[in-house]
Amino acid sequence: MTNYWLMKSEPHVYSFDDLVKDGSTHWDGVRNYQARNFMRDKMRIGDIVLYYHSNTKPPHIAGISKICKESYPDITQFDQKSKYYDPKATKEAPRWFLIDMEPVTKFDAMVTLDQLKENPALEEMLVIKRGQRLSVQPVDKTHFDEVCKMANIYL
DNA sequence: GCCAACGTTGGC
DNA sequence: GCCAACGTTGGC
Repeated sequence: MTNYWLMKSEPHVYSFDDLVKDGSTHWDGVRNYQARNFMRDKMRIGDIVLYYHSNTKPPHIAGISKICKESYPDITQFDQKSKYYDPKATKEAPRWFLIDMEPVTKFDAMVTLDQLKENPALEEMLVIKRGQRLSVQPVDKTHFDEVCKMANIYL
């Protein structure tokens, strides 16, 4: 069965348009255990992702992507030159994992964080909660459907 | 650029 | 295993 997720990216680092241009991407650089666990243990091929742009004005969901490769070690953890290098990780016991995703649909009009907050049906959605910093979050299907409705997208 | 809200680290 | 210090995230 399909799971639904929200994943954050800073658009000046890697935007939804970059993903469209590339066709698919390795979601490297996640260094939070909870986010890693979701990617490593829960994400399956075909899972659907709300692609969220953080640290931009206004913060918003830009489109939908999907998981096209299940978890495997993030090689940047072994690369001393990478800012994601982790000296405690070894190839025998990798610490960080990632997935690959590919674009599905770009929203014609972005769905902003303010719009999400204004929608009573999304009251319980994690991303609108204060202090919620997790960059990989599970999303209820009902919330996912509501966001699609707001974006006039019908998959 | 500020700073609240976290998550991680390391001394004890 | 506690918790202070530190680092990061991300909205504002």
